[in-house]
Amino acid sequence: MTIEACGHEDCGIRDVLDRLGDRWSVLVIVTLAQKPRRFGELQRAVTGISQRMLTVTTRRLVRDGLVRRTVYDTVPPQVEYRLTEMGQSLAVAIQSLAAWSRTHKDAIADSRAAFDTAGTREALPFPG
Amino acid sequence: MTIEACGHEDCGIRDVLDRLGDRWSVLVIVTLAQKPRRFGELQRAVTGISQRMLTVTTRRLVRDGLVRRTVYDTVPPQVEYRLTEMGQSLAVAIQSLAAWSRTHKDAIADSRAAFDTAGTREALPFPG
DNA sequence: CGGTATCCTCAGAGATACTG
DNA sequence: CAGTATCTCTGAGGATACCG
Repeated sequence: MTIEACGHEDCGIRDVLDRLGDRWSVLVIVTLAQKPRRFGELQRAVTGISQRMLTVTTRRLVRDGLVRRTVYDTVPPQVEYRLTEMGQSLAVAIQSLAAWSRTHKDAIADSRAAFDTAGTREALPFPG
Repeated sequence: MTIEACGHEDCGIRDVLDRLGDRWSVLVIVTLAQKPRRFGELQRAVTGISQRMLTVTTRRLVRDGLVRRTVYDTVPPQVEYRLTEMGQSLAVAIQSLAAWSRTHKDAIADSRAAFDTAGTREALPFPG
């Protein structure tokens, strides 16, 4: 079940999230938002991503029209990835979400700490 | 590897996405953004979610301080979920992303169609 | 350099049955 | 009604090795 079973008018949300939900797409997007990059460059910038996942992720983004892939027929081969205009507009939306995150980061951490230790015992289902 | 290996200054992004990345959190949030709901109500509203996943998802949201869970000691038992203020502010950010999605939905679909059929054959790695 | 191909693992999530 | 307890399975993603 992906989008079909959403049952929401707001369901357009799923379209974004199926894209943003995976581990790497957003990281690649914000990295490319800084400047266009070559494959290896991109892999170094997005720390921890495997070669395979970078290939998979970039291809998805290209397919969705968020990134443009340009091959320069040089030796050695050179491939440049850059955000399309649409990709850039998404990057903006993402940045605002990142801003939200930074703003509420601490509050979330505090909430979790509180949840995991004290008050929970009375307020929530699992006293164990 | 979750947040640690991000290597990004923008890494606050990961904090949001680990939350938004899963299949149901966002759907629950936007549903609760409409109005507070009881458990069963919520399950009917978020079509397709299993009882277990609703429990898991709501608990995560409560833990993060995005949702407040209120138990009314009635017969039969009654539990109300509602967004906290922080949850509401996140809902706003999400809505803007949803708006982006609706705006670019068609463009994405077109891009995919183009990618999956024609031009790709010359422009991209896998001619098969 | 920028990929592809293969194998493998393990968390996320569904189905089902039971409980205070 | 609002959960909890298992059991299972799928597929996203990691590791590794090879290719044009």
